[in-house]
Amino acid sequence: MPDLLGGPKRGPGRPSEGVRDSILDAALALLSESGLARLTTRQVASRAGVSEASVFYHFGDKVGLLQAVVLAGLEPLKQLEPATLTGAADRPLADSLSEITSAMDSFFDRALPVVEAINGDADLRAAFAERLLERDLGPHRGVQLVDRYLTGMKELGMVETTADTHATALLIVGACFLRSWQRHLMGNDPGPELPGLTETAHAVAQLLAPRTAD
Amino acid sequence: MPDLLGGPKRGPGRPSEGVRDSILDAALALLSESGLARLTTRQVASRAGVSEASVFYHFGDKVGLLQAVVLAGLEPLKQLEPATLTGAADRPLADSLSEITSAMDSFFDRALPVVEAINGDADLRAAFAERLLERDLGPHRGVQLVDRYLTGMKELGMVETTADTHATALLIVGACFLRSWQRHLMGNDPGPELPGLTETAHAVAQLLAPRTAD
DNA sequence: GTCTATAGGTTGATAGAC
DNA sequence: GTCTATCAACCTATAGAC
Repeated sequence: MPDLLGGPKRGPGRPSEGVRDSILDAALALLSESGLARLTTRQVASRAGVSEASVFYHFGDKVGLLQAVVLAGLEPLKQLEPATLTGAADRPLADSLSEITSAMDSFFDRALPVVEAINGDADLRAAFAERLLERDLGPHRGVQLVDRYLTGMKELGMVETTADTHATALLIVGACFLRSWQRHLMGNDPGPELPGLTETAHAVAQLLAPRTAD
Repeated sequence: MPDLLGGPKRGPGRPSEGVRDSILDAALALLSESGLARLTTRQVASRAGVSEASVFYHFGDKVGLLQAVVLAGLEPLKQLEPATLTGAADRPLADSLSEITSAMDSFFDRALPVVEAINGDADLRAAFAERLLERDLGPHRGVQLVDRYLTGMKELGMVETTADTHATALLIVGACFLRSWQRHLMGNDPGPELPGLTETAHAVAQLLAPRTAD
């Protein structure tokens, strides 16, 4: 590849393996900022600084490219996996919840652009959904995660024993998701705002507080 | 240029103008089942049983058509407006909440296909968002609605006075939204399920119950 | 592995008859 | 108002040189 003049940033900060990754990055960027409907192999190649033929060489066809992009866009999910989510008895519930909601928030922010773009094509969406299924990914994982955390806190006596942790987990994840989704939809001008993350976390903490000896 | 939403008023009862509506219906259907990326003026015309030229005659260009479709797809929002949401003191909180969540659920189910399709194109999304802004529509409206309901219930003594109704409303709407969104994404094969609507409604009702005299 | 050049098909949009 | 016929532009994908 002839990157003679101050070519592709391949310095210390970008250990990019070459053309293949450039194409992936370009596709990811275009997908996020222009949407699926405007994504053409030509534009991807142009943005990546490579020829269009290279796109087909590396990914077979356009669908192959998009699937690869989706997988790349799914990466941030791994950062949501940590088992560090087990609560501690000496921290206020609201603090832990704030951290959790904050982590989910930034995860959604990164994942939504890709997922929403994929959502524009029925076939791609189906392929994507299948991929999620076989990896056992999807929104339910976030709910599971929070559910497990809440159950742990319940055993520590920091959550009302009669509380439905599973449903509560859905409430929490749903709130984060809706906030992210609205931000994604509204772009620059957020319009009327929804309740903040910390406010919501505190509200949940209060609702979940044990009812013993009020 | 043809008017977008207001009817053509062709004659007293406006029974005519079959073509325009056929086009709108066809576009709406195609958008829902195949996504934006696969929506071509040719397919719309074919499905509507009219010529392609008619599409351009009525809507100017493709963007005009899509904007009209979005407006049409936004219609179901009006069904979520009713002020009948004021709670009664003689009904269990869980029952009212189940009704509310159920209504939101079916609203999202109808609105999501269009909104998600629009989401696939950055320009359309921006135009759509602007439209939402000037009409003061969007997710925050649902939150407002539920918030108002909860506040009413609080005044009736059926909800704990210290509860944050605004944040709680976000939790409820978010849960409904996430459930709908997952269903939309996963299609036929829902995969691992999230907590059900009624279960969630009951959980919220329990969390919100007044703490007096336990 | 990457390029240039191009084939073959689709798209959005227009012109003009009726 | 609706149609048929058509165009120029664009798209995906392939062939072949290097």
